[in-house]
Amino acid sequence: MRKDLPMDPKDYLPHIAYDSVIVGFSGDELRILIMEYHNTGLFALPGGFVGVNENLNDSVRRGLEERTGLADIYLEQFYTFGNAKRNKPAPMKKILEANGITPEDNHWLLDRFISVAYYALINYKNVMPTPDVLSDSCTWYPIDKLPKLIFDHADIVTKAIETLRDNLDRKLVGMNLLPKKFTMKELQQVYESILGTKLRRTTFQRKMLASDVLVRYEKQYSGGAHKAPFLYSFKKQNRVYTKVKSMRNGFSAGIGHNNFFTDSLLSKK
Amino acid sequence: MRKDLPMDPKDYLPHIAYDSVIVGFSGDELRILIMEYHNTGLFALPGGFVGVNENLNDSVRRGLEERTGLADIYLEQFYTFGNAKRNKPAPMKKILEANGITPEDNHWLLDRFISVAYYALINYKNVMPTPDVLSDSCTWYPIDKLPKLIFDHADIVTKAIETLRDNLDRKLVGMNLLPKKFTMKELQQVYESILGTKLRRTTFQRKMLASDVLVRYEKQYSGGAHKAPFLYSFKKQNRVYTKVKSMRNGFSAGIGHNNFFTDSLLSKK
DNA sequence: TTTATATTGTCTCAATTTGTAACAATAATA
DNA sequence: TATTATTGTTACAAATTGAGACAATATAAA
Repeated sequence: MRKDLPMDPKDYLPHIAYDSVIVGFSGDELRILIMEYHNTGLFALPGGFVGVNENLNDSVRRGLEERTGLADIYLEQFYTFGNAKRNKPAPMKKILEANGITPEDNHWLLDRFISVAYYALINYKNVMPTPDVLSDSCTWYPIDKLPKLIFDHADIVTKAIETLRDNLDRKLVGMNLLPKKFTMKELQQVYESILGTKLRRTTFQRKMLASDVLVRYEKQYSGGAHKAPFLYSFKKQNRVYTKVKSMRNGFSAGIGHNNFFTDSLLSKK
Repeated sequence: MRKDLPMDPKDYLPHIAYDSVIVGFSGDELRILIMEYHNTGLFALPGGFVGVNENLNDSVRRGLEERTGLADIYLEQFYTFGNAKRNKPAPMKKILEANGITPEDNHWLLDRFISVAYYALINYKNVMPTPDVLSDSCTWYPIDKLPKLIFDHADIVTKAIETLRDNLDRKLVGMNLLPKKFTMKELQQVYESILGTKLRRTTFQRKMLASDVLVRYEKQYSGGAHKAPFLYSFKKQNRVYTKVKSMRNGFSAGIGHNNFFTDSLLSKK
């Protein structure tokens, strides 16, 4: 939804939308940004439309910046949802009517839409979500306590988390969910939140340090009644938007214990 | 492109297309199906459009069946290409004119298109590609010897192979590129073709057998001047279209040697 | 028929990585 | 000053992988 309501159908590609699953880490759990449209009781992922002359990825980046005020966010396209019946006209009609628009039955926003879905990773603390003109609120919800969402948005969230988990070791997940400097425990909590399981502390630390992607700083005096942890940051070579080739040498994505690691088969002959 | 040329714009969603990277394994290398449009010298991936009431995935499956004659093909959506300038009107105009259509400048096929890209894995030997009415030929090309392709189709192929490589251990790659029964060597060749490297024979065999996804059959007398290899097939539990959950316990996707395997960190406490 | 050859399947053992627990260091609290 | 929780590191056993050796054997060559 753009702010220049009502939108002119000539400005946007028909039948094409995007939705974004904006993921933040609150210190102990993953949260997702959900919009509530006013006077409707309807909850949805923040989404939008593609300008007629706008690159798809640019339109998503623009929409994200409008909603969160943040630029340079880590964004990843993960799936395009294209079922013919995925969006129903009724909820959209309700949203438009709640905003003083009485759409005719052939209004372009009531048509079928294909939605390209993205997930975004951001440092929760840096963001002050502000609802746009269509929305009452723009709120962080823990992933296991989401309200009922319109259309197939619940499926979109599920697939986003699944993809995030699959990509955990290959993409810049921790880097984008945490502040610049963080403790090893915080990094481990990010991994545990995404995987949904506990990890072994000593092995996690050992392998993270061995993977050579972290820089260690002076200790942090956290105020806890115990030894102070070091602070770490990711090495600069791992840039935002860049798929980490170098991490491919240090990470892998499987879950299990009987592992078939293709990497260990590389012949040296 | 459908066979019912000329296509009625009312039958399809405007601005939305799909393209498919159809991958086959010829015994020693990967090949991709490329169409040549007659009287144009233009080469392209087989693609098509989405019916107004058709699910996106169904339209791709329909198009694939029309081109290869095969149903129940393993299909995976991997990216949606949405740059505003990704398709140029000139080549499309040339294709239409070569088929006796003189499109006006506002013809819907000359508009901007977003393309949802899929890769398909098929057993090369089972397929008899047949060109449709628009095309002169429909030919398997080795991935390193592709002709110059229209639009951004070369990028689409590159991204398809990249995705295939990333998914190698998590998806049903070997199962869908090989015949029902195959030798361990053939399976290894599939892996090597996709990864673009050689793998160690003994370790490959050891881990494949340990992974418990194969069934072994009687030996194959292949005609070679050496010991006959066993034949194998994949266990039935691994169904087409199903992401192999069980393989997650046996496979992982990294490449390298200093591996950070999240799976090995799962806490038992 | 016998020998040679290439490939296959398995095994061995060293090298490396991981699982598990122990332990010292230490910042705040009692 | 003693206590407590957490952190960083180490040690050693267990498991996995790297690298090569070797026997088995289906065909070709002699």
